Amino acid sequence: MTWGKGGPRGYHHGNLKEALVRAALELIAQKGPAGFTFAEAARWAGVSPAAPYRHFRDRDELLADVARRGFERFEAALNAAWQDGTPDPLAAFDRTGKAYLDFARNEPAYYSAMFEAGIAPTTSPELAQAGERAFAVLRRAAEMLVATMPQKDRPPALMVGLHIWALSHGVASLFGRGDAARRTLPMSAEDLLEAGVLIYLRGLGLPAAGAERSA
Amino acid sequence: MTWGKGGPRGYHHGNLKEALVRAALELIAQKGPAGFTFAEAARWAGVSPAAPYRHFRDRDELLADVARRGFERFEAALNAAWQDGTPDPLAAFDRTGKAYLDFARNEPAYYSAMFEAGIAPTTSPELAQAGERAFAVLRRAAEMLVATMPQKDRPPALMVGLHIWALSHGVASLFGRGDAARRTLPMSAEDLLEAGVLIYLRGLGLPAAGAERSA
DNA sequence: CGGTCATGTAAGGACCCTTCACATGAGGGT
DNA sequence: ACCCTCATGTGAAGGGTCCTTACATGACCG
Repeated sequence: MTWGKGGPRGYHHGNLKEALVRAALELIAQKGPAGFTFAEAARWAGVSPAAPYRHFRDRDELLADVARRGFERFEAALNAAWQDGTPDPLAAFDRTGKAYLDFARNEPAYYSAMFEAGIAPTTSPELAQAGERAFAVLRRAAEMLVATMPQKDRPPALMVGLHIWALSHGVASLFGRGDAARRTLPMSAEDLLEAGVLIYLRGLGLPAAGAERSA
Repeated sequence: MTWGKGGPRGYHHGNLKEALVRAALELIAQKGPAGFTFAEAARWAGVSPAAPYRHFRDRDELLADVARRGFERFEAALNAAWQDGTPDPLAAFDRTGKAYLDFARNEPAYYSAMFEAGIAPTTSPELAQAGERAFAVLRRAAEMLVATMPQKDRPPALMVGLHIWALSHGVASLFGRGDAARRTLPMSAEDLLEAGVLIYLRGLGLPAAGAERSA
């Protein structure tokens, strides 16, 4: 039986693993991935400092689990935005870029654990797989987008996916979050990313990507 | 008088501040920005744990100083690559993108301190200024590049600079370093970034950006 | 009802950060 | 040339946090 977040705290707490993950997210959100300790997560969950060791070998394994869950949510968010490329791949691509930023902004703790915590993808196979699956959404989107182009001009879909990922991550990482690391901008991060993606797609030769600009 | 790295260690060490910065860089390179302590830097420099307090108020101030120096070197590296846009802005832009990646790869400790250490730019005015100056190189490059376009089609140079910065940072951050955080790629990070920049510039309408795809 | 094992606890050792009083020697003023 | 001053480094100690090893509890199963 799994309890909800307000469940009764049994002698054995019942669902300490979940509580630890939530504690880690809370602490990462407050103080960044560096300023979070195993013992403090235990304290936040109301158990002794040694209890977490029954569920995670060490701090890194907890972080890796948080990152894995983050990638799973991330994949779901991107998929929900992509919606199989409907109504058309270009509009869906635009939505997906926004979803990327939304995730970075609304789930900064997950995002930090995924990309900024210094966790090697090789920490656990599950983590690597989750990351692969999240990127696979972008890759499939790029494939469908590229398929709308004349065959002789098609760029490699993998490369397109990587470019979009890099641009999205760069914008999110440099300008996306509202916290201290943010730099002042004359435009919103969303608009910046959308404009960048459109310019990039126009550079690929997508006819619909910049129609309003080509006088 | 300033000693080189192998200088004689006087009773007062002579240039402890520099030694601490080098120690910080070494430790960051080895264990990431998180796994580095004030006391360990002192040990690495061969002094007592209290000595660093004569030069830096706390650990964050040391990190901020490392980041500031990193931004200064970064600015110099970008400027050296840009070379006032010679022989033509497009080729110079390409060089600058490569210089960005080279810096991230060859100076991972500086890069970590600058972008991944969680140091707020507001920690010190000098840090913020150094960051501004580094970006100013990209901004000026974008301005010169944009100036080669027909006036009615010119995009905002600031936006272009931000796009290039975001793309470069994204590539460097996700695929740039050879360490554990790297993901396997079918192409080098340099080629990925170069291709992305060219596609982007072509999307801006730069006439020369499409044809040349040479190594 | 009793055994076994997962789960949580308690105490101990280690490290780190920071601060104090004190030691050292480089450099300036005379 | 000499002494004084002050920046720089030392040593030790307090306070705190963290990580880990030996022990206790009770949930589940035959």
